[in-house]
Formats: sequence, C-alpha cells, structure tokens
Amino acid sequence: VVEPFIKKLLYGAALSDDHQQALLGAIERVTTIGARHDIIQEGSAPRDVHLVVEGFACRYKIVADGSRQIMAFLVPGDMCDIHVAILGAMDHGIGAVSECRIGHVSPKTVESLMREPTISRALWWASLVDEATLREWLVNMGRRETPQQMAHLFCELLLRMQSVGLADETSFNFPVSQEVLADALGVTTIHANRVLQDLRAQDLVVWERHKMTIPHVDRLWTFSGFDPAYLHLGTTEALARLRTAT
Amino acid sequence: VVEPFIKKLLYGAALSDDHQQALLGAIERVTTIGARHDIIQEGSAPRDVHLVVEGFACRYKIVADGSRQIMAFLVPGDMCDIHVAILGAMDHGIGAVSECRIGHVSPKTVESLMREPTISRALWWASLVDEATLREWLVNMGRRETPQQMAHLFCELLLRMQSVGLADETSFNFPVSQEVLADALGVTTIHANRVLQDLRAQDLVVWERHKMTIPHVDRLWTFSGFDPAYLHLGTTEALARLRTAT
DNA sequence: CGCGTCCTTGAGCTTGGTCAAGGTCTGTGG
DNA sequence: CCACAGACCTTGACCAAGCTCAAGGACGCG
Repeated sequence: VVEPFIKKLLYGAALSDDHQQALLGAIERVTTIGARHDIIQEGSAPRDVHLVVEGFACRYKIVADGSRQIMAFLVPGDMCDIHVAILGAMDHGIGAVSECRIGHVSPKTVESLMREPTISRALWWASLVDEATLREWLVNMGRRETPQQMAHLFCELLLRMQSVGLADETSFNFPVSQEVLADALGVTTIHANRVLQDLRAQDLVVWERHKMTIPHVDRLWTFSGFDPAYLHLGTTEALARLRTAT
Repeated sequence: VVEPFIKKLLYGAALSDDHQQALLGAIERVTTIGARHDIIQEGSAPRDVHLVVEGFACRYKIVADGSRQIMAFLVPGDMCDIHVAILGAMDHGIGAVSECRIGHVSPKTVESLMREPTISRALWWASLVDEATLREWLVNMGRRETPQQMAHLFCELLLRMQSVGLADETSFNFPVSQEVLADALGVTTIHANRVLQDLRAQDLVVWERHKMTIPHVDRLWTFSGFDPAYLHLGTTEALARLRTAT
C-alpha cells in the first residue's frame, strides 16, 4: 500500500517500472506512530528519510508563547525530510496528527536514487511542489480572511488526496481535530469553530466523524478563490479527468 | 561583483576554486531591471534561470481582490527560479523592488552544474534554506503580532545581508517602501506605518533614506523571538564571528 | 511649478482574540 | 451497567488588533 508515493511522483516525472521498483524497494521498514506523537523532533538530526505511508501528519513549530503553527499537512505519499543531511538539523518538528504508518529510507539509498536523472527529477519536483504549497499557505494567511482561508485549505486537501487515489470526487478522510485545523490557519480554536459552522451553514462543507465532504466543489473553489496551478499536477484538463475518474 | 552568490553557497558546501569558477562562469549575461518592474511574470515559463546580482527583489502573488502578498525577499546571491523547467510554469511573479541587476544562466548550464556533487549539494542547500525561510515567514504571520513580525523580518534581513558581505554589524541598505514592507507582512500600509513608528519610538530600529540600522541587535532578537537556526548558516559561534567580522 | 510616490494622522468599524463555562462522546475500570 | 476521565466541540460576553475611509503633508524629479 505504498502506491500513493508512486502515484504522486508520476506527476513529476515519467518513471519507468524499474524506477518505480527502485523507489518502492528503497523503503526499508515501516513503523507506526500514535496520534499526537512526534515523528521527528525539532533540533534532531534524523538518520533516515521519512515517508508518510498512511495517516495524516504535519510540520509544525512551537513559538515562544507556547502556541503552535502548523506549516504543512503531510498525507500518504509525502516525504518528510528528504535531505535533512544537507541542512544538518531539523528546524521544525513533524508530528502525527492521526495514527501514522511511516516508511524509512536510508540516506545512502536516497543518494543512489538521486543519481538516476528521472528519479532525481521526480524528487526535485516533489520538493518544489512542497515549496509552492508553502507559498500558497502564506498567501492564504496574509491575504485571505479566515472563511476563505479555511475553504482554500479544504480545496487543496481534496485535490491532493484525489491525486494519490485516496479521495473520491467530493470527499476524503480527514482525521483532524478543530484544534489542529486552527493551528494550521493561525487562528484560535474558538474562531476556527465559528468559521467552520459558517461554512457548514452555507452547505459548503460537510464534516462528520473525520469524513470531509464537499458537496459542491465548484462553489468552494469560487468561494475561496482556489486555483490549483500551484500544485503542478498538470493541465486544467488533466485535473478535470482526475476529479471524475479516480 | 558576483561574490554574494559564491559567499552564500559556501555556507552550503565546501566549493573548491574550480567549483567557484564554474559557478561564476555560468552567468552568461547580466541585465538591469527598473524598480517596480517584473523580472519574471506569473504564468510564464522562462527559459533562463535568474540570479539577483544587485538590488532587492521579491516573490509575490496577486490575489482576487487585487491585493499583493510578498512571499520572499531576494537579495544579491539569491536565485529566483532554479528548476522552473521541472515545474513548467511560474506559479508566482518575481518583481524588482529596487533597481536590480539580474544574472542569467541557461538551463543546460544548470543541468551540467548539477552533475558535480558538491555544486549540486550547494544548490540543494540553497533551495532548502529558501523553503525553511518560507516556513519561518508562515510562523511569523500566523503566530506573531505585527510588531514582532516586522522586527523578526528585520533581524532576518540583517543576518542574510551580513552573510553575503553586504551589511556591517548593525546596518544594511534597505531600498524598500513601506507599502512593500506591508505587503510582505500581510497588513495594510497604514498599519505597517503605525507599527514601524512604534519600533522607532522604542529605538529598536532606525530607518532613514533606505538605510536600515538596528542599534541594539540583541534587543531586537529578544523582542521578536528571533532564532537564526532556520537560515542554516552554521553554529551559533560561527554566527557570532559573522556578526563581528564581516 | 506640478506631478507622482511615499509617508502620516484621525475616526469609526470589523475580525478575530480572551476569558469563562458548559456540553458531547468514547473508552476504561469498578 | 454506571461513573469517570480525557479529548473534543460549542456558546456567550467583552476586548483589542488591525482594517476602511478620508485627508493632508513631504520629498524628488522633469
């Protein structure tokens, strides 16, 4: 069940069967981390590179006053820390939001994978998309009000989950508390709660028992000003295909 | 005067003289872009990779209501768009804040440079630091109030300018309007103005005719909760050396 | 001199934060 | 089967950070 990893990287490069086998074979072992536990701690210098196989994880930082900012959600197929080796120490933590299964890849293996140009290209692509996503989050925080910001996040997550085959046309599993959501949006839990109720009242989202459903995807896109270009999943037509045929 | 580029990359990898020559030789030509003009437009697929040689530039996006969010400042030595080729099209624009001199490198050259492991490592390093900086900006916007956020930005810029030899112990050239500053912080110009006056009143910053001076760097660090780890410029001791001996 | 760019100030309003409390749901142990 | 704890969700009243609208002043350049 490591397909999401391959599915994702196929958007970045045309990986042959051999490439795909090499990538899957790179995962030496898979461990399980309980919800609300750290996968990687800030300041550490992990030996292995980590990959989310199952579950929801997040990048986060704790600031001086004790509050937390989540800077990214990591879903199956996402790598946590390719090339920590280059930076030395983690400048942020990675935590399991729900229970997660985490794949481990040794730095040696990464290094040898990178020597294959197509694989190298795919991994660069993934890294650049992470960066683009981060930029979009910054825009989201700086220039959108909370309802739009929240809606935008849901649009993004639906599409990302669809792109790795983990969502149908309108819904995906979203095992996240409102507190985590608030920490991702940079607002208080209370405010996040009220904004969410607003979106619900407008029938823009239905979110029950960890299942997020977006009844009218187009309405949510319009509402939030969502433009998927930054995810670099291909042309608009390719995306339309993705949305209907998962 | 392309030294900042090399100075910066030396933090990421031990480049030999040959490597340095190869990097400098990669710059085929240098063009000048006037203040407030675009270096690269959103949606375009530039042929060349660009490098800021002189001046201040920024990454930005314009959102639906016409407001602008600046997502990064680019100073001499920073690359704008390594590997646009991989992503296809720019998902954001890059604009010259002040008049800029921009170096151009052909994609072919980048590709051949990347084949040299040490240079590849240095370029990965630069890209990862960009990403780390983006994460810190997100924390800055989400979890710090405007005065701290602004102060934090000034701490970052002073250190980055010092690291490429363009700042002395307490000051650097900051040819930026308050409007640009506001767009980087995600607030209105008016609010940025009032916050700036506050910092001035507390003698935390002196900013006159495009020259930014920070009379008491330690006080500004404390005030903003600045921790330079995310810039990955080396150990705390190495940074202390940097601050005294530029 | 006149225009554009930039900086500054004031008054009133809105978004989002703080403080405080209560409610729900689930799993655990008696 | 019930009591309890822990995590999570919800609501209300009040406050403050930051936005909007409106206006005016300073500076530099053709």
